[in-house]
Amino acid sequence: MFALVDCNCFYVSCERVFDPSLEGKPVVVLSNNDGCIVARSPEAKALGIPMGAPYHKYKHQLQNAGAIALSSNYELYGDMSHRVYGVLLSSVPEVEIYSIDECFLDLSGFMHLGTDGLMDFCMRLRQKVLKYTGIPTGIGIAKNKVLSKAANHVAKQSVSGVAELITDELCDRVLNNLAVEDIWGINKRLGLRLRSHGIATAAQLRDANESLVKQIMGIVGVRLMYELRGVSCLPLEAIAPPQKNMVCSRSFGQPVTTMAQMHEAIAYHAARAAAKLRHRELRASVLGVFLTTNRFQPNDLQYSNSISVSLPTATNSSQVLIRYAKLCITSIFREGFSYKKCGVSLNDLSSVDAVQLDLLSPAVDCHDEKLMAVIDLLNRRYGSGTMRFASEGIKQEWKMKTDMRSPRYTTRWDELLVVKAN
DNA sequence: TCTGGGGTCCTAGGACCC
DNA sequence: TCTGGGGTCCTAGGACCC
Repeated sequence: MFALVDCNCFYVSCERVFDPSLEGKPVVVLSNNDGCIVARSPEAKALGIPMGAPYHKYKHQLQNAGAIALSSNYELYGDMSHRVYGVLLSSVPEVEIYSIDECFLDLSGFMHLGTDGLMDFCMRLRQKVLKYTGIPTGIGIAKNKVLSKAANHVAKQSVSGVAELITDELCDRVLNNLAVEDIWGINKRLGLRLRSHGIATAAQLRDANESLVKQIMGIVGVRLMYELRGVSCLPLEAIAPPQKNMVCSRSFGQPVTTMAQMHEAIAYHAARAAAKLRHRELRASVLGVFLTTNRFQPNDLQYSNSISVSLPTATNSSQVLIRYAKLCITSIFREGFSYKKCGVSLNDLSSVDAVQLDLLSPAVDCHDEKLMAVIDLLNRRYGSGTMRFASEGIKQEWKMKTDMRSPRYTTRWDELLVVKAN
């Protein structure tokens, strides 16, 4: 038995914990560069603001409605996510953290409670999370992951915030009313293809012909179909599988046209990627870079390209990764374009304690490792960016703007919430 | 004017091996 | 004249998730 816990409009909820004046008002949280709307309060959803929409298209409508738009504050959201999962782990031993705001619980150890008992348990769990963190959640209970996602769908519309899809009759009723695009793993595109074959609801996919489903969606679709039938095909992954790839990229705050600026930006991303590798105790054996112009400006000259190289030895050294990233970007940079974005990707990641050395390549540079450790320590203690490489640039004019970000209340001493008492 | 960032998995096809 | 069968590995592209 599984439960899916999903934080309600998570980023907005995080903001509301520290600024209760946002309660009851339409609030949206924006993506990096204040580009897209990535979280909406129920009041904002009621205004008809779609998920993922470009902010500039709805800016006026939001302003007229007295809505509040905030830049994203990932440091705060990440920390709040940690706190929510801490509460859940204190009550349920097997938890799979699926994303920043969603996790699966393995409830197989609680079956003796019965359906009503499971509902009661989850309602109390929900109350506990709310009390300890201030974050409201919805919980869906069912026999497998796909059905618990569907149950969560129902939970969000219920008063209690908890719903189960355990009994067959209930399951049948809900799946008959669940559009095929609302199933976990089916997007608009696949939804359209399924609909063209007469499959429009979750119940119809559940009852569809297996070879037809395989033909349309491949093995992924067949697994989905079995999950809808109540068979569990997707196991709970309490231990996260090792990460395989990593990307660090950003749109520019203003267009980049010169090689010098591009070098700065790519060095910055490479350094960020390297620090992320070290934090996760990983090394990379392949480095890639990419750059692109603004595809939303069809009148501009368009160009995008990417390239990747195998590194002589797997590494997480900022110096080494910056050097290769700059070499790579030089080889694909073309004059005469207005660039919108660039980034670094690292592939073939491996754990730091399992690096295959090359007989003919230089050994891991211990001097470099000590230097990186000092840089990481300083940046952790005094804030990221305290110590960085000169090649990342000083002014960094290409950097994006985040003008509407709330304070990082829980992770920075100088941004702690101030409470004034009479 | 302004359109995110970071991931995963699967598949088909090509290159290559014996 | 007749031109196999059975593999593996890699990569690009497509699909999805939050």
